[in-house]
Amino acid sequence: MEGNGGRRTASVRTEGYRTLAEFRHVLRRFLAFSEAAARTRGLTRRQHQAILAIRGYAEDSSGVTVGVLAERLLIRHHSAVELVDRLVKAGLVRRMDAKEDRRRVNVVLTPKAEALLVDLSAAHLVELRRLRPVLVAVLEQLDEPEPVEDAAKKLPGPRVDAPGGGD
Amino acid sequence: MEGNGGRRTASVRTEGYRTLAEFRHVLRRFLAFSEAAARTRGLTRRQHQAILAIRGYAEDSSGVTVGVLAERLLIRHHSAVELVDRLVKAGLVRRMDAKEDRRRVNVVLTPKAEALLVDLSAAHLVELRRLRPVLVAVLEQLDEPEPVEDAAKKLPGPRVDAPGGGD
DNA sequence: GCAGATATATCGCCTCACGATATTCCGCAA
DNA sequence: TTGCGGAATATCGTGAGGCGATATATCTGC
Repeated sequence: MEGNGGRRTASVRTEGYRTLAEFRHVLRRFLAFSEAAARTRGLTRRQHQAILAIRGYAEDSSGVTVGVLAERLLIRHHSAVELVDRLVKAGLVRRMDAKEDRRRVNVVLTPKAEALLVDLSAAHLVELRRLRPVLVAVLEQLDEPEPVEDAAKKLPGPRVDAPGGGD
Repeated sequence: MEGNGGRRTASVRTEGYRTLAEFRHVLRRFLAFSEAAARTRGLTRRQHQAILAIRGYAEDSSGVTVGVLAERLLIRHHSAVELVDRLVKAGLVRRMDAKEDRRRVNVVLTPKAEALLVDLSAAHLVELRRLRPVLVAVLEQLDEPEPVEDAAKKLPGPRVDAPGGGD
């Protein structure tokens, strides 16, 4: 696709690789932070994402169905089932049979999950604000593929990098 | 931390959850796209990330060591070893003993990986440019936690959403 | 040559996702 | 009422991918 005729592809390659690699690196930094933040509180990254999605998208306090959760997390419904299994085992959610349609199961947060989420969200908001300028800088390189100064290294503030070792 | 004294935390919560959930959702959209793009070409998301990192950070054509790869991917070195194992089995990289230090192993891309990377990078650059305004919009909500219009739904262009089913 | 550091590899375990399949329940038709 | 298709949830087996603990080989300093 994109038959732009010329030999331009070759030059795009080298710069584009760098930009893409940098972008992925910044993403991994955020995900590593998130992983570490979750682990120090006794849950996995996926479990955190799940309770965040439930809290962020539940209309009232009746929670969301397994299907809706799968939809928001962009995973298959049976993958969501297994995730909910682990969440229940971790004491983070309860299954509540919906009365209007007994095929459905509403997943609701426990007080424990609510409390953890307050803590985790505050930490994530701080980290996101910290990471934002770096992220924006990398995204801007998509237009001008100029040589990169490894923007990910110019982060202000304290490092919160450790992937899994921080436990 | 952030002892702002008041009962402000409660209001930050509801808006912040939404913003965080939206941000994660956009990230997952990108990762789902990446996953699908990789899978249609016969490799996993991690394998793609790995060869991108190798290509993006190798000084010359001698590749990078397992340790450097682990560092860039923010994983443990022995996790990188296993990743390289799978990459070798998939015919994407070769192991090359470094002559100056025989503990080290240089991981170099095969022509197959190079070719796949050209294709994948082009697709990812397009997708990233498409996703950028949404990402920037969500990041801006970090300052003004105003009600969100579900910015992720205002994407221009064609949807390339399907996680694993789009094969 | 030996001790400690460094780089890679191996082992067992866990999370997480998938496809294929099963089960239960709803809605609708005959 | 019964019967059938579709929807929602659950179960099973498999594989990627990550970790900690540990092993092995190699380099470096003494």
